[in-house]
Order: sequence, then C-alpha cells, then structure tokens
Amino acid sequence: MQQVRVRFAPSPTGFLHIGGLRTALYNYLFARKEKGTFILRIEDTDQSRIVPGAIENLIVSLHNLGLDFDEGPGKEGSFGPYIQSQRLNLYQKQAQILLEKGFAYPCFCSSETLTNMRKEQQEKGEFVKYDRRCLALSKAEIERKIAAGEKYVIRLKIPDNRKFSFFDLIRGEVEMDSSQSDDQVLLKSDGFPTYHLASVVDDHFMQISHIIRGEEWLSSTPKHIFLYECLGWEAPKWVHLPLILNPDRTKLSKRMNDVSVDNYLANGYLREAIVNFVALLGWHPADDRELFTLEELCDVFSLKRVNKANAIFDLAKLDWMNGHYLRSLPLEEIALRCKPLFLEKGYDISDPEKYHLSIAVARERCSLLNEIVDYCKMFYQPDTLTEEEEKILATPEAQKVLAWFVQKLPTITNWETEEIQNIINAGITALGIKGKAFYIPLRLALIGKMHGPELPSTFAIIGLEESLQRLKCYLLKNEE
RNA sequence: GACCCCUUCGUCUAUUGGUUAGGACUCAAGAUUUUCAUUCUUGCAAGAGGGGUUCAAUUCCCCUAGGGGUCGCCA
Repeated sequence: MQQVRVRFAPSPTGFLHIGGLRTALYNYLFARKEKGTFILRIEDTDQSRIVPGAIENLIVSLHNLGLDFDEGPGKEGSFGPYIQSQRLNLYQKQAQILLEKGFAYPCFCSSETLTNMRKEQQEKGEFVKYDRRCLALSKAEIERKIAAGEKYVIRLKIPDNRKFSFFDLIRGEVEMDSSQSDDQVLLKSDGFPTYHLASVVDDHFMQISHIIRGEEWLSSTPKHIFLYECLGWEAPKWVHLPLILNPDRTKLSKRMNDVSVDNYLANGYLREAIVNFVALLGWHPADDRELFTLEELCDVFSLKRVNKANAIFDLAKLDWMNGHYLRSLPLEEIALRCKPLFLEKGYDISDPEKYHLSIAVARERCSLLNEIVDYCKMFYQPDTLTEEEEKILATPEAQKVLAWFVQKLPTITNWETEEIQNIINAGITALGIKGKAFYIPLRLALIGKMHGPELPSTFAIIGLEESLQRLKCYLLKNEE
C-alpha cells in the first residue's frame, strides 16, 4: 500500500482559524490513523499579503492544540524547504518546461486590460475568462516584448472541449467541462507562482498521497489534474472537505463568529474541547459516542465517515463540551491552566488548598476557564451589597443568624466541612430559623450573593478569619 | 449569471430499501440538592417539494426549489 503523506498548507496571512483547524485536524488524524506523515507547508506566494510573525503564530497554535507535524518549517524532513517562497526556482523551472511543451504561454496583459475585458464579458453575460489575446503573439513579438522589459505572466493553456473528471474520496466521481476553466496564471510577473502551480509542484515533489483540503478548491481541481497530466506526473487522491458555515449559513467569517482559534483559547476554551468539537463538525464515528481525546480520534478517524454537507458552527454545543472537559479533566490540570488568569486578577492564590477547593467548586458551575476566575472572585474579595440586600441583613432574624455564627465559628477545632455543617445544624435547632431565612443572610454576608456553593464549602474555602470578618461587617452594633 | 457541490429535529449527526427514523446540544418539565450548579429521568422536535423505480423508499433515479462554493498576477 502507498505510504500516506498529507499536508496542511495554509497561507500565513493571519491566525489559525476554525476552518483551517478543521482541515489541519482531519489531515493530522488521517495521517496518524494510517501511520503516515503529517506535513506543514507554508504557502506564502502572495507577497502583498505577507504578515510578519504569522508562520510562527500558526505553528504555536497548532502545537497548543496538540497537532504537531512530522515535517515542516523548523522540522526539516527530506522534502524541504517547506516554505514556498524558498522554492521559487522549482516552480520557475516547471513553468519553463510547460512553456517549452506548449502547455503554457506568456501573457503581457496589464491588470487594467484584464479588468476591462472581464467587465465587458460580464455585461454580455458571458463566462468570464481570459480571452487569449496573448496566445496570438508571434515568437518574435514575444521576444521583443521581453527584451523591452515588459512585465508578463505565464498562463496555462486549457484545452478546448475536454471533460475533466476525477474521483473524490468524499464526493465520488466529479466531472467538469474544460470550458469552465480559465487559462489560469501559473507564474506571476514578480516571478512567484500562483497557488495552482505551487501546490501541484510541491505535492508532487513532497510525494503527497492525499490532498485533503476545503471544498472551495473543488472547482479548480480540473486545472490541477490537467497540470499533473502536462507534467507527466501521477496525481494524488482528492479529498474535498465540506465547509464550516456561520449560523446564517454564510461562509464562516470573522464578522459573525469569532473564528480565531487563539481567541477561543484566550477566552477560556480548552484545547480538548475545541479539538473534540471541531472533529465532530463533518465527521462522526459509527456509534453514538461523542467524547474523544485527540489520541482516541487518531484511532477511530476515517475519511469514509466524513460528511458531504456543510456544517454550521454552533457555539452552544462547544460550550457544553467545554464544561464537560472542565469537570472531567484532573483538578490539578484545571488549576494549572487557571493560574495565570487568577494572577492576572491579582488574587492571592498562595494557599494551594484554598485555591484547589475554589477551583473544585467553581468548575461545577462554569463552562469556561475565564468563568471560573470570575466565579471565584467571591472567595478572594468581599462583594458589595445593594440597599435591598442590606435591608435583608438588617432584619432581626438575619442578625440572629449572623450573631450565632460569629459566636460559634471560633469554637470549631477542626476547620473542615463536616464540623462546619454541625454548627449549621446546631444553629438551625437553637435559633428555630430554617430554610431561606437561615441561608440567605449567611450567603449575603459571606459572598454577597443569594446563591452560591454549599455553605460548609464556602466557609471552608474562605477560612475562619475572613469568614468572621465578613459576617461581622453586617452585624449591627445594638445586636452585639 | 454560468459551472460544481450539498439537502434527516433549531444545530451537529446516526440510520445507505422494510426502524415506533436513533443519539448529542439547545429548550421545557420532573427528581436529587437549603440556594445556584452538577447529575439523573422524561418531553418537544426531522429525512425540502414533485415525479418515478420497487411488494416496499429517508435510503436508488429524474425534475424543481433552497443553501453553499468557484469564476483574481488571493490562497
């Protein structure tokens, strides 16, 4: 069987986004499942869209999610370099070969010329494509223009009246007429290749076995198979993934949803949840199972079970899944990941026991890392009350409750939930107050909220000294 | 507009000729819990429409409709 070699080939124009992640993930999973090689290739052939630091950022994002590549920038295999701007001579050479074989031709049209041409075609309702006016140029004219220093590109000469058909692993047989393909520019006037030339050349020389990419490439696949044919190369297997859409069914965009993976991470989503969730966007195992670690996904993933239809990116399920991982990952792990967030807020987490108890209580009630920090505020800083709430605390019943605890709390020898619970029970009996009347004043005084974690835990986390202090705050003088 | 792809609950999806069309999220109700949350149980909710093929179609074929993609010296 053929050795599986797949690549994720983004253009470094920004950050890793959800769509890119899904493509990368499926490539990764397929490679792992098939014991193949996962390659990262940077497609930076558009000089006008260079973003400094984008490559490094991409690699970091991939790494943060656990998607480490086997070959790529900084991890050279035997097929490098893996950055297209460092392989220009390779593309130029193939373009030259295409030129010599008559499969390509130089074009001197300016962008203005082309724009006008397209406008006319559009107005006439014609299929917009290059009208081949430069194909008529004689050899002498071409040489004269080149000698005169005129800028030119190299175009692929798509044959007339041909059917291009190919087999897509997800979609099956796909057929398109050559009349639908433009004479695609292969080499730009600045000497850089376009995607079409570069990806075909690289996929060939890097011995890529399966091209797993988004569906937006489906309609340019005929050009690619024709290129393989012209160059006398065998084409890889084609795999076009469905797209990820906004809730309004438009292509996933920055406008509607946050699409930057970095932002999700920064906003408290766990890599486990992001990976698990995105894996399920378009792929499903045979059974009803939905929760998978990356390793488990590597085991069960199959291209055969990738869906054909586009999927909408819906945050609600991601949130649920994130909450699940928040609760099921080891407490220490969650504590570790929350740490920078707590420090950022200036909370004193020098007491590890208090910190861990806080996290344990908060993770049950939150779905994001950031929410945990917000939730734990009550344990680290006293809250302020509304006038309404202060009135509740000023009632005689509430005062009795507070006074009881101020008096009894210090008698606890072992500051643990069990003993605290005993005091609470004793209070209910001794005071003859129970239910809301008993618990609400306590919570209000202690955490500034009517709702919160179990009282014994709350006391335990806040600690004896701080608890007393908070309760005393609301104890009116005449009641003391 | 042309071409290509797609079409099961609101969303992600299972079921590839015979099922009470299954699961998950969301939402609702209930149970547990002093509250909140977790957890558990139950419920709501679907095969775009029209033709065929067949004893039988969500499943196969055709048409229509809808959605998406592509049509750059961007990837």
